[in-house]
Amino acid sequence: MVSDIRSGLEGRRILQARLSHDDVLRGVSRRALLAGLKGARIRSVTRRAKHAVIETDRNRLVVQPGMTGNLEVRRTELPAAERRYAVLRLELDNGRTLVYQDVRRLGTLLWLDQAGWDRYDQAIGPEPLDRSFTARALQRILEGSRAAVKKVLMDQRSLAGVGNIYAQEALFAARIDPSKPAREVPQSRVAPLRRELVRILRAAIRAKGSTVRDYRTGTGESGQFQLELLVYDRAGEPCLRCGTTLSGTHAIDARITVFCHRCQS
DNA sequence: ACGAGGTCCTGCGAGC
DNA sequence: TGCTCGCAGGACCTCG
Repeated sequence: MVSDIRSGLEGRRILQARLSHDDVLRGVSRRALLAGLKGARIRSVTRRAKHAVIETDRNRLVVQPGMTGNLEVRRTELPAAERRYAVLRLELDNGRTLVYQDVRRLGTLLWLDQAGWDRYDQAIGPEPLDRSFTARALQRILEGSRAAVKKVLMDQRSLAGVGNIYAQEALFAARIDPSKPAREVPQSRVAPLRRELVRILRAAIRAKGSTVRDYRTGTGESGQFQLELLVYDRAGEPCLRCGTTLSGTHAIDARITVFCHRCQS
């Protein structure tokens, strides 16, 4: 998402900002956000964890899209059917518009000054795609917790950017039981887990993410990685490795977890 | 330190 | 057909 919009945004000035729902804002008022955005120049657009970070010559706009949010640089008006889902619209000085759409509005928008951003950034764990994310680094994360390994992988404070889908896929690929306490994951499985996490996240980014449900009709592109998911949303279907019926449980953090009780231990 | 459970919001599928 | 109901999702919260 970020790589798609970066070139259309960097260096642009925001002429006008419109917000149609206040309930996505965290820690900033509508008035302050809109006043800050209007007239700001976009310096850079980057990704941190699951968030798009739009740095301006004033504050940073941090977009947490959740599962249903989407950022798009458009040269035309939104189709009428999608207009009601547009949460934030930024008119740029080249005639284009940055649109943040979010059907369910579980996504959030933050407007952070330097100190706020530093605090925010420091509270998030390391990026799995950084060089520094070694098997040893993962080992340290896992051995610090008795919670289920899947929960630890999804906890943004321990590791950045891994959500329900990719945690399940990586644990399946590395043959680890998602409910196993993190500190009990055998050392011999840590390097494979790191490798699979990195492989899956890279592949997902390359495929432009996983479009699991498309809430809107007539949208442009959706991600393609859902075609490569081996366990997610496949409870009751055969394991693609051994044929055993995949199990589905809500027992971990009240989130659906699908795994193969035969392959993953 | 941990699990359990609730909250936000809305589309959708199931059931009547 | 038309209704209600429960569920899904990520981050964050409280409670025990």
